Amino acid sequence: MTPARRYWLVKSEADCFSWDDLWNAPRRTTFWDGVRNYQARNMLRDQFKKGDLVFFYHSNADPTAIVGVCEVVREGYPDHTAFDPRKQHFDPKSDPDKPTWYMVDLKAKEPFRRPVTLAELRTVPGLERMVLLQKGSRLSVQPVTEKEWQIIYRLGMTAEAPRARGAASKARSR
DNA sequence: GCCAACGTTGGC
DNA sequence: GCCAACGTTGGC
Repeated sequence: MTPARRYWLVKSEADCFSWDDLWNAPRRTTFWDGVRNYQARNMLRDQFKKGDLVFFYHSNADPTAIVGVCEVVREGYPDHTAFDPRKQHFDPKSDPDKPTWYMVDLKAKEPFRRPVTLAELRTVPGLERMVLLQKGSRLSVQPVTEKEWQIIYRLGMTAEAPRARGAASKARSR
């Protein structure tokens, strides 16, 4: 029996590598390099499987939000950018014969119809335990449960964002 | 720009 | 093995 598909979330700084960058990349595919955290590395190396689905999250953005869905198209392999001194994420301690860091290939699959913001996620019942929402959570690669996935996917594919109370009053007061 | 929280490093 | 110092992440 083939194992069940799993769900993930990856973060990217929007002004560094955005959803649009991925969408416009050749074959809408990129290698997800630069992860330099062991917990995240382990997931990329050992648990990401072809066909798994991945939320694409913009951090350091306005607003911070989940903006689309990607698919894993290549499973964990050594992150060669760690071997290149000219690369930003160069790590002299990673040995090509025994690589420290791993990456996967991700392909953009479907943009959300609207960004689902961090602020909104915090208000949604059923997401209380989501890794992204835990205090101090900074993992750039995270597991997402199937339940969480379904809730968030539905929000992303619903055109209208629920009107936040603050936003409504601000719009009126202009 | 600020700062809380986190992970890593290195002295002991 | 402890823990202080440091660098980084990332929301605000």
